[in-house]
Amino acid sequence: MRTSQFPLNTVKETPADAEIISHQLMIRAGLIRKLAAGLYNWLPLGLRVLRKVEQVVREEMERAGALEVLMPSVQPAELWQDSGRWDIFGPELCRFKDRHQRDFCLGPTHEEIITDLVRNEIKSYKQIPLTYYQIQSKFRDEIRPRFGVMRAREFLMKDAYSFHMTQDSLNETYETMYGAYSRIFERLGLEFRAVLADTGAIGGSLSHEFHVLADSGEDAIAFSDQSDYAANVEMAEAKAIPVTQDPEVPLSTVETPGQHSIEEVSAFLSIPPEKIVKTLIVKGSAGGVVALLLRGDHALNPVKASKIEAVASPLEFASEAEVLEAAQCAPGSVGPRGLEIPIIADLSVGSLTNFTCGANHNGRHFQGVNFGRDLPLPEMKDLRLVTEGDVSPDGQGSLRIARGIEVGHIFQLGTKYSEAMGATVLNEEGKNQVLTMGCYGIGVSRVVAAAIEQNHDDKGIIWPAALAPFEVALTPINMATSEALEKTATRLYEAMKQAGLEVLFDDRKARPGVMFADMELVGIPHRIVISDRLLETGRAEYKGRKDQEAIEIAIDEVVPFLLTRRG
RNA sequence: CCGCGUUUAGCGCAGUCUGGUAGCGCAUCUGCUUUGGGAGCAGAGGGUCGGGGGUUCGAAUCCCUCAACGCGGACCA
Repeated sequence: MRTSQFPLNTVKETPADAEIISHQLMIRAGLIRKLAAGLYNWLPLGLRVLRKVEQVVREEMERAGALEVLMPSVQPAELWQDSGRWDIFGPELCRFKDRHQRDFCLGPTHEEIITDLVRNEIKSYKQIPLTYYQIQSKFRDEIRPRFGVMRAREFLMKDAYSFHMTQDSLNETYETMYGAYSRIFERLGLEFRAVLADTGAIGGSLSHEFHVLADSGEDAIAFSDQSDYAANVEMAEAKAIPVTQDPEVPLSTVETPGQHSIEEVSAFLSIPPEKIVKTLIVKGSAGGVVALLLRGDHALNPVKASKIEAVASPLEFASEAEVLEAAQCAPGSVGPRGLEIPIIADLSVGSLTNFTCGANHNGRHFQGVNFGRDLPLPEMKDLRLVTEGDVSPDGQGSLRIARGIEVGHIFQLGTKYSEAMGATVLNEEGKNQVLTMGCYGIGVSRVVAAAIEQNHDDKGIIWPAALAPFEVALTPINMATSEALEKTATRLYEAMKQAGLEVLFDDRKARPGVMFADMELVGIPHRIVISDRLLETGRAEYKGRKDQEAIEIAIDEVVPFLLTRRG
């Protein structure tokens, strides 16, 4: 491609509304343009990158035995009413009526459609197991789209759905998909982790998220420094902390006027936060309130808390009035001793001795508190968010916390949709049997942004080989004034194309600085410079996008050299 | 959805407080010059000042209203 026929649309200035680096660079490099909040045009350069992702995804889906289909992005309401999700989905489901006043929506996902397709087309166990996939635009009317295509309202997604007669068969395909996903992100050159995920409201038994590691990621993930264990922090199990056997000290009461938060009490009494018990009052599942105890330096994990039977789901904190009623004091002075509501303690609280806690009296705390002696040992559960340095749940190594961008999610759906929508086939006994399902998503457009978050410098994007819109930038200097140079450049350009290299030939009448800056911003992995000066020695200059220094090579060696360098 | 903020040329912004009919930088186009890291000179084009209503002799500027966009929160494969 020649730049005279493939405009680059780069911009020097950083757009005011782009916060994260990938968004800024995608605008500046001319990959995307915003149409409205959460809606983007993909320019030719950006689309080439998107297609690269699609290509890798398609190849690996085919290898995994999945078959490509294409389903409409507009979907009839009846199917969503079938599954029950028409009423459950909130305003992020974009609904509208057609000219006949029939209800439709823009598909945020395609479980209903694929289940309908399969229940109509697949009649026999002999056609099972079966996996369909598609690459299609989704629309979710996000409350607050942000970060460019990272969290857009319309985005491109690969979604796959598998259908099975048995759980074993589902497990097998799930494993295959897990492997396919790992291959995809490896081939794309991304540093990623597969992590155990919360199955959440969707249900099902097993779920993994695939995260690209990046500081700007919206999710926190925990992983062991010595084993394969990795989980979303919401899911990561916190182990009990061994008992420290200090000799018991007597219980005492201390005045702490105006000291409410753990930090305040800690500073006021000169006690480390890990020796203070934090008492949180939350709403109970059967009305009333429940007290949750945590070590002062630990944070509550709302996902774990809301899974406890006695605690209301979703988790909701008690109002100040409810706290006053339960403890006769304000939230900053609540403690478990003498509290007459259900109490659940985090595992790490149970091993504390001589701790400090609120005395259920405004401006007053207890010190030297011990379970067994001063109050009964409460029911204990895993309640807290894991922190850096915690023991890994598998017992191997300690946990580290990193931020990640969720680019893929696989989970075992079970019979949630097939049951609700009557997706059955005849089994070997000639009886109707409900299909078991799995589903597997990849945020294709999000992968592009995630790749940039992980691969950039102050000059611009540094594409991994598999994603680069072009492999080579051919930049002749002052070609307009040198016929000899133009001849050589054209010859090289044709030779590169012959060799199957994707080359962007900068034939603009631009100054060298402009060409270099553009090619670096756009992130093309390899650059070949030729000039009259170099021509005299029969050499060209090569520089990789990540290289500090350029090297000179014979012009005749350029194509073979590039072929050895390509990823 | 709540709170705060923004909206003036393709992009980034000034002008608004104190009303007098719009400006800067970049980008674009033309010409000259220059040519190994986003050049220089000269010239040109481009704006219903987010929409509507009001006050005023006169509104980008003051008032009312609607909208879009952004940030924080809550929410969310």
